[in-house]
Amino acid sequence: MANITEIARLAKVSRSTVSRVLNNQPYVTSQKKEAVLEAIRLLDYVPNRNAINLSKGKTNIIGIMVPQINHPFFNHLISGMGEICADLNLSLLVNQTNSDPEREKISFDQLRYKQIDGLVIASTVSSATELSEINKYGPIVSCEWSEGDHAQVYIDHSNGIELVMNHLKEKGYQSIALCLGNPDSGVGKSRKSAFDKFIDNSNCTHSHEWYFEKRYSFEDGKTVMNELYKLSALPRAIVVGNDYVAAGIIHQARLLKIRVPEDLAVTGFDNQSIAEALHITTIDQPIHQLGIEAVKMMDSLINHRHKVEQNTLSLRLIIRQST
Amino acid sequence: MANITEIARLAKVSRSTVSRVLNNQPYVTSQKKEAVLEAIRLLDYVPNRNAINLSKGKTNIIGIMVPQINHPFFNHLISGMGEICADLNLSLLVNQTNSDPEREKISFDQLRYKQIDGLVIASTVSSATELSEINKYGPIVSCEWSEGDHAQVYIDHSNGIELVMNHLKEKGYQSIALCLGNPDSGVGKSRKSAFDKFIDNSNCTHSHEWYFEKRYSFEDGKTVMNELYKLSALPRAIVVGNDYVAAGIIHQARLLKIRVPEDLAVTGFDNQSIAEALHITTIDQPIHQLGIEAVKMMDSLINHRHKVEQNTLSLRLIIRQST
DNA sequence: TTGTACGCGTTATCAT
DNA sequence: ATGATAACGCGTACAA
Repeated sequence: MANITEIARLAKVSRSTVSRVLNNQPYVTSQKKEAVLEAIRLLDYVPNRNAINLSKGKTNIIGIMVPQINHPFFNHLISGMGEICADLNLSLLVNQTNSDPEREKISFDQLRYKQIDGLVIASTVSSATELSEINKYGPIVSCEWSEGDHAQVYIDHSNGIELVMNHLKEKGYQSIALCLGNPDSGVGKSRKSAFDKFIDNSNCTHSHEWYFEKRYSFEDGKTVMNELYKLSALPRAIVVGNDYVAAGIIHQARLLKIRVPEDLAVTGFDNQSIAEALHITTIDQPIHQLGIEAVKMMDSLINHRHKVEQNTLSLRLIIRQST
Repeated sequence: MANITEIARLAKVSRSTVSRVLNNQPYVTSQKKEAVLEAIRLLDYVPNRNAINLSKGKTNIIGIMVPQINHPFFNHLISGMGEICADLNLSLLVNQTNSDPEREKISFDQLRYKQIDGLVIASTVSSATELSEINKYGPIVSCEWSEGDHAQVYIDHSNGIELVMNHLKEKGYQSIALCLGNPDSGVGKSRKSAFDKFIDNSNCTHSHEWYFEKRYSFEDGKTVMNELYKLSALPRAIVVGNDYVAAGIIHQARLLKIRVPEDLAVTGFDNQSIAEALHITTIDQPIHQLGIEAVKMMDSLINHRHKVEQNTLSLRLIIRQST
């Protein structure tokens, strides 16, 4: 198709002048400017991004690396990034890795090959050493805590337990059970320790019979409720690390004629749509905001407005009818 | 950083030879090849994608335009596309438009500016005329039915009702109720007409009292069940256009001591996670497959292996315990 | 098998 | 204010 040279020829000016018009630069008479614009219209000219990218050494594209696109967390994250990217005139190159190191390498290479100006990492299986190696080629922002000297913005997970516990305490629930997923994950550990710490520092009570772990599904929730039901002493509330498990507990409680929240208060985690459907008090992660902050930080890094930095976001308690 | 020229100098060969090594082309002695590879290692050379793109007139990036990233349908679609893209060595540039024409223009321009080799459209507010205008600049594949001469691959919606109705009939449910969302939408209309057609052509019965519309939420489902309960005659089954509404119906049925499916069979739509959690028979859209087919078609168009074509995908019935 | 020379389309520098 | 010319980094006919 038509390029800048043909425009110049038709408008009887130099390519430099065409470029100036294209980039709204000063020092071009309105007369010539008109001629150029006319030629552009006549030849149906469109600029070639690849040439611009090569010449400027910049693409205005940032990469985002996620294990799965089809997952509520990463989904919200990318969506938030998409919004702010539109505002900042950036494009988003998405790479779904399935946590495969080979697939992660694709994003790293895109950064090295200058196909993207920066890389946002939602979650990675690569080591901190590898990351700092890649970081030499271009800016990296991680959305989960990790070792290394790259920029980071992440959610303060221990904060979530504190929010629900305080809420339950204020509501007057004195005896509290806990139900978690994987107790060995980073999130699981920080939740457990935050719970223990709260119990120690309050007049609320807990019992080892009231602790459940490795519970992930709606079915698991029904089982938990049945197990609780068999105990001699029931807690007044149960803190659950997952909305689906919480939903299962509530479902089964209803069948057992246990009123929620009068007999047993239940809290979930993550504010999934099922929590809204069943009116479950839960914790909302500011994932959308996380995406926005990550892109803002990336934009700063690309344009050297700030040094590498770190940022944490707080969680949000959503009070519904289950407490 | 190091470029091809420096490699050539260090390896004492021409830039062409370096390029040949880089692209695994024949006609280069293993001796010189080694020298080049050594130089590449020494100078920590990485190729520059923008230069390659400019030279080849191709980026190996395809664009995907969606109204929202954070939406189960588009979410699955992008995920499916991501998988096949990795296999085909393509990258995915995602544009979240919020159904704003201005934001849609971004994708169109990316195609015109040769920033992407092709554009997949999940859903658009632009007219068929606009699309065929853009289609001149590069291949377009639409994932929803639309006028125009561009390639299309989409899901056969009327097929969904047929699948559940046949299933209910085979199971022996003779009297069937219907509960839809927006009756004026394209999907709503095709579902209603498919339902009516089935009733006419079978020995199943229906009554106007058993028809509900504009029901979207879990709460709405509970209301529907209460309304059904007041009727003199109850249907043996109810076909519902949304999993959350179906979940609400089942929830309320349990409270009213109506057994599911013994007294009332319930089917949902879309195979959301709540349908799995509550064991609801539902219809699964092959969205993942839709994404894969769209990218395959795009790949064919880019490499001129096929002419512009059209393709429809069938839905899938998932039988669970609610029928 | 290897090297030369030019093209890809644009921006940036430096004269004038 | 305008224009020639050199980058940007790589691919590729064509010649040798």
